[in-house]
Amino acid sequence: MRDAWCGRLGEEQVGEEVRVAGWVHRRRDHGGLIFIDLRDRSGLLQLVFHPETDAGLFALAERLRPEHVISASGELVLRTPENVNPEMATGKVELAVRSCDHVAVSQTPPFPIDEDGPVEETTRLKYRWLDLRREAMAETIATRSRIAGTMRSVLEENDFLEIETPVLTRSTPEGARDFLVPSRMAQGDWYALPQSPQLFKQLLMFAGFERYYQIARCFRDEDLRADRQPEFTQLDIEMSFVDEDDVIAISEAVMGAVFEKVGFEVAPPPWERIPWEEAMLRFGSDRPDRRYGMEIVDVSEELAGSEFKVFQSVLDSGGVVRALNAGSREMSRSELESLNEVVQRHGAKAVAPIVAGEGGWTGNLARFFTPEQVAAANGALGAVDGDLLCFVADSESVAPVAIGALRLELAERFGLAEGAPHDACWVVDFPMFEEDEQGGLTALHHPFTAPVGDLDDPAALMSRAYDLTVDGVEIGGGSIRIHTPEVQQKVFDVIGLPEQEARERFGFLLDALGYGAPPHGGIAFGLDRIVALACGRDSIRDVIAFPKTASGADPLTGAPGPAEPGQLRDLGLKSIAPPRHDS
RNA sequence: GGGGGCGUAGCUCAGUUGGUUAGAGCGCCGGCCUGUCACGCCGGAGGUCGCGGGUUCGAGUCCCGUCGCUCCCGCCA
Repeated sequence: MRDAWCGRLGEEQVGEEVRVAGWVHRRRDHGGLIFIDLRDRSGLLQLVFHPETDAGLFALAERLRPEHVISASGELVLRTPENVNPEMATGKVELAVRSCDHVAVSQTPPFPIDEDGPVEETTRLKYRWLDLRREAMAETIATRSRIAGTMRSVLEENDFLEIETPVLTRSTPEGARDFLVPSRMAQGDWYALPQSPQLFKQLLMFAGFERYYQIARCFRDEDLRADRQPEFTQLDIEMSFVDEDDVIAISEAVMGAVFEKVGFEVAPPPWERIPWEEAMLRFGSDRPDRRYGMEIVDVSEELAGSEFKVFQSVLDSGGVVRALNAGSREMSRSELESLNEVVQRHGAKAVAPIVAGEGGWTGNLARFFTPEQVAAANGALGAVDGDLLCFVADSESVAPVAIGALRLELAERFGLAEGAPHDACWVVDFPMFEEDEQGGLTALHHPFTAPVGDLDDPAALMSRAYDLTVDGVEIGGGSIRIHTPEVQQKVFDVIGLPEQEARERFGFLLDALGYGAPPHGGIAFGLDRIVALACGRDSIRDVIAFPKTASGADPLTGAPGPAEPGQLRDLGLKSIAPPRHDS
């Protein structure tokens, strides 16, 4: 069929007889001369059909249309200097076609394949095999493979073993809803698809493999987002006889190599480690985007005792006032008001904007503050004449997140991240638990994370967890795990898991911990997010070959779809909901 | 579960205050063209304005419902 890649031909092969195969990318028919840009995975090559070569051959060329498949042979010739196309990798040469097989015809594609312009996403997904032919998509899929390959080679070099874990398993709750699969042989019972291989990789440590990794598919039946799919891929790693520094070191080796491989320019590791509390204060997020400043400052003390009742009542009830300096920015009244929506999404009431002026603040809130308060707050914010200051007053849980969202919004509007160098950092020193709505405690990471501190004062416990964040995107997270049954049982107690249920669901883990479990820890990286970051894509759908829409559907296959009545019968199931689709 | 945005030709989009026959670019089809590379020139076809209902003399435009896509909150590493 072929003996050469289109995109790899050049001056070196001039004079050779070559055969190429691929898709008709573009056709330029001059009546007496036809040019075809032929595309294969490697790129494009210009084919020339001369009428004097062969009348039948020329007639064939006239019938070619975009996306037809051909296999063509001829002599690779040098183009004359005035005909060189410098925009094209193979622009110095072309194939003078002597024979050509018309291998397959194509219907007119529903959208252009030869350009990367915008197309309705449903249409792209319905014709995904065509969408994937487009250059930008083909590149991200290739980049994905190179990233996964780099991960594997670094880990193999470091004595890790790739071990597969089950996809049909038992519910291992990390909090998310499970996908369930009915059992035919044990009717009434269900498998769950894994949210992560967490428990299996711990068991592999107990089994003595010491260094494990897996590029694993994970499943979570929750609502989707641009960066969340119902099935997604993790690079899962676990190690024995390690502490935080060991896991972070291998993580930096892997990710450093990945970024270098794909030309994602981030400072080489080691990467800075920021305590969680500091990240929440300065950036209002546990995944700080540090590519720009505009950091958040607590001004509760500076503004305490003011005449501004809104702030004072928040402070009196134990809340905080957080502020950021947006710099010298002109914003209209409606622009400022639109900022309220941003913080309201996160439960805060409003943004209080103030402009720092010569000798005081301006705006209708300025009169509530004494010159001493103004000076103190200006000092904390580094404010100079003309700076726009934004304040958010609320409870200690709401205010940081709300102003953190405001910071991201302002950075987006002002384009602060554009052209800034990429940034990687670790977030460490997480609290072990957080309060849930019922006033109980739930694990911030998961209940297998090793706690630090006094087990009898759970609310004050910290955890041995660490997250890796790049440009404000959390790309990985892990922890040192619990390796004694006593501590594990204690953590189950704290999160209110009744002993019997703990026994039932995690009895095997508690048992296994009693047979000589090594200290161990690990990390999981979100492959989809890493590829998206490396390719500059906003959505992980663009780096997954066959993703789902936001409602969890696949327009190509029609999944999810109905089951045959016989299938349900075999499983001992009855459908209560009427089918949404015809079978 | 909640909120915002979108849905008009194969694709990307325009469509005024509710008013005659719903437009453009690209693509597609036909013709011409021997050095183009987003080839060019001439001509042509192509529409259930997502779907259903309502208001109105009259609806792409207004109202109600519904479906789909998308972003966000909740949820979720």
